[in-house]
Amino acid sequence: MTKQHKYPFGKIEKKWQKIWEKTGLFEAEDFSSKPKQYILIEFPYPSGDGLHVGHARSYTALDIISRKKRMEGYNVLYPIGWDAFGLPTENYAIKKGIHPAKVTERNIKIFKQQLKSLGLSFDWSREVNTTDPKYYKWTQWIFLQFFKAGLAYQAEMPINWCPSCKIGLANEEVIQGKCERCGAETEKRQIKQWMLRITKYADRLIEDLNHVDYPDKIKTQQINWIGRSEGTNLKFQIQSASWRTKFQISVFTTRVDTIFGVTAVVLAPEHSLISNIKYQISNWNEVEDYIKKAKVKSDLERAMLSEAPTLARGEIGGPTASRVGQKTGVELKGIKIANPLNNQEVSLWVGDYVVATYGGGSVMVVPAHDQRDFDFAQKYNLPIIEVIKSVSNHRGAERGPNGELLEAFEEKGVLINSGDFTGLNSEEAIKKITNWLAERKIGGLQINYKLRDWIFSRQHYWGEPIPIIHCPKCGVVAVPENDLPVELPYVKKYQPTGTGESPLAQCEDWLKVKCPKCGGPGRRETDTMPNWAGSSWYYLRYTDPRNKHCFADFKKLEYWLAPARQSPKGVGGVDIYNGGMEHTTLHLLYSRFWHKFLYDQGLVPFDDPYTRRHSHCMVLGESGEKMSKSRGNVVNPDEIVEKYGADVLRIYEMFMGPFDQPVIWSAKAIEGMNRFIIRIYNFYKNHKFHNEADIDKEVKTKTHQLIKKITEDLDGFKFNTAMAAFMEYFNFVEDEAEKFDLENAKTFLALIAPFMPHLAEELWQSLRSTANYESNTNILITKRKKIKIRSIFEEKWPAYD
RNA sequence: GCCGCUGUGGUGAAGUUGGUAAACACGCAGCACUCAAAAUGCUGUGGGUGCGACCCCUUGUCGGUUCGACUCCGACCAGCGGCACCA
Repeated sequence: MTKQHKYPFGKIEKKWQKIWEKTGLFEAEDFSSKPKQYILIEFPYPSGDGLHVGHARSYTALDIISRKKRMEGYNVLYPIGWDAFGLPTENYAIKKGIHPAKVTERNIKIFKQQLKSLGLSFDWSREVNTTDPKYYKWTQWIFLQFFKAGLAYQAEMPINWCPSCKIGLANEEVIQGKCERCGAETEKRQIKQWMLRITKYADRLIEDLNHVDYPDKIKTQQINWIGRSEGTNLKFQIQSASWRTKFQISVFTTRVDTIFGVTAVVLAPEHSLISNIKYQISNWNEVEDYIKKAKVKSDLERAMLSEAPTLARGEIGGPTASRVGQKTGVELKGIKIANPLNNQEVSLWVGDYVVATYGGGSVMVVPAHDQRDFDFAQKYNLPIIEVIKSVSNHRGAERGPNGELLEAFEEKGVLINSGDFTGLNSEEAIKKITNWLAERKIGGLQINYKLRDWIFSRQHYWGEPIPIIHCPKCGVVAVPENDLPVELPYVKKYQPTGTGESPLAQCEDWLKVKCPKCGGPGRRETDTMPNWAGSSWYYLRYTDPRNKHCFADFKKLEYWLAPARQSPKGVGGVDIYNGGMEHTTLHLLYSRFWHKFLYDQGLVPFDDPYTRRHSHCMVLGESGEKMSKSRGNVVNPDEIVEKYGADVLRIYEMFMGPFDQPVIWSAKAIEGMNRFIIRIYNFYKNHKFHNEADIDKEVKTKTHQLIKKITEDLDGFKFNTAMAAFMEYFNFVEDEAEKFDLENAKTFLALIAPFMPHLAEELWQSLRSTANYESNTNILITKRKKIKIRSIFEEKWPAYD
């Protein structure tokens, strides 16, 4: 019977964490001659809930990659910092009466201690914090570059307003049309906001996805979000029997080939033209009433109304009218407009199904060839004119007994009833009609995007102040760069004001400032930035976190963001970036935008920030539901570390399931990983390793198969199967213990080291007496004695034959 | 509605240039150790009949290609995620 050692994980783990830190083993070196590798996790928001096992999972995965890369001879940068501005902290501060800065400081302290207990090989010397004035000075500075380039501007924008809290809410704070805090239904309010012109980069944000290595899922999500669509814009002249104006209505369509089928034009309720022509509208009262109601309608209501009406089932092959919902509208009576192609008179309407911020907020209605238009026409008895015929082998639209359409025919085909254009196919017709319009200067090619400019203002306290001064004489003036940072004043009242303004508006001393241009009395901008600001460029700061003269030295950026050897098409950037899918159309898109802007300004050397993106998934509670305090199913990583040690937590989180799929926590399954680690520990403590390599071919073969498996699995982020391979191998080792020699024992430790760093380092060092060490590179000086350490992480990653 | 993903034992899951389905782990059952329990070790464990070798069935459903399909093709069903009146 072999002796059962107690596995003193607490002692071992603390010991090595301390030694690694003191020797600076994981600190990255600028301009090292080794090839660089920049590995990044999305820096955490230090919430009051503390670290989640989900954080631990993704950070461990990238830690494994980082440690392996170091063993492969790379100069690895694996940094950490804090994304600490934002609402959860502000809300907590208001609730508990503790200043957000204090809350943040405390939370960071807790997070830091938790992260350190996991044995993650972060380079702590490069720690950044978005709420540190030394950091947000540069967030503000970058904002000013946007401002100077004309990409930051102010505009009246509808925001979400909570009538109960009397506060403006960000979209993230509105859950299904209701206020996140009090549950009241939100309304829209027009407020002057700072905007960033992300739409200017829409094409490049799509185009450049071709050069980066992101999962297709992320690429398509970004492409769909940006929503590029090519079409034609054209103008309808307003006319009526008694009166003619210079007003025109611009509409956007992707199907200008159906132009001869237009029977109405519908404007969004917010369309500015309506009030301009109100004296010509004979039913103005009715129209005004409709517009008012539409404005009060919350997003929730609009969404509800657009839900498909439930149809009686069983009508197989019947018209699929369930695609569209109820549409309402009011005709602007007394106004007639003309189809520019044939001067046919059509009616003008207002309807809240028309999106105000897209395509000019107006739509031409072609009932025969668009299902939404068909529904609208049916409801209000608009004429339906067919102008597209399906080509022979296509099935046409469903028809009633008299040949009337029962649904729209949306496919392309051949034009009929279309004047000179009759007989053309849709593709040709689109080109020719667009040209025809362009020649007469009443239309032309147009590209539209679903992407809107980024609303960059928040009326909250806990964010970076926008570095702008309002002067009655000079208007909007940038804070001079020498005066940065504009520090967030330490105020007592950071509660919302109730007026819709930021709490900073109450801060009289801070507000009053001389205009930098004329020296007259000015007033500071009181809006702060959204919490996406600081995270849009933090990966740049890690390359040079203490720089006082610029956000990062260009040479350092060049070194750390250089195209790595395996990077596709020589694109530079962070080599591996891991994060959540939920940031695909927010953080990930925002930071790509900022980076491209900085590239255009000549401030960064490459035009996309991340070469390769990986995404993790959620760690769910035992019930398969999301972990939450209210469900009481939250697993605290501290408890796991205390009970089993960090290495057990690490390998369990890797073994749970595929890295990019959601996984369910199991308190039972973790026991298996605990057994595995104890088995390894005991085996190495008890076994007499002989030093006769190659004595057994079978073990050697298995070892090399294992090296290959682990190396390849790590390249493919397949941590779960790597873990299975370790266990399979070790089961064999235990069965054939006498054949397991020193050489193979060392190789096994090297392979498990990235996964179980503390255990591997401990066992490695205890094998030292039998191993031949060359030079010792790190010298740790303690009070008692000098310890010469050559860490297992300075060993070479095994190569397979 | 559109886009994307997923579907394999009691559970988490392996396995895809098409070649012994269920590796690895959890759980469960039996045995050993123990006065007993825990821990540990050994054995078994997809389903069905059987003491047993064996035999039959099995990767959401139906069909196709193939000597051979979890894997490829088509249709459908269910679940998850994102977008959603974008003209």
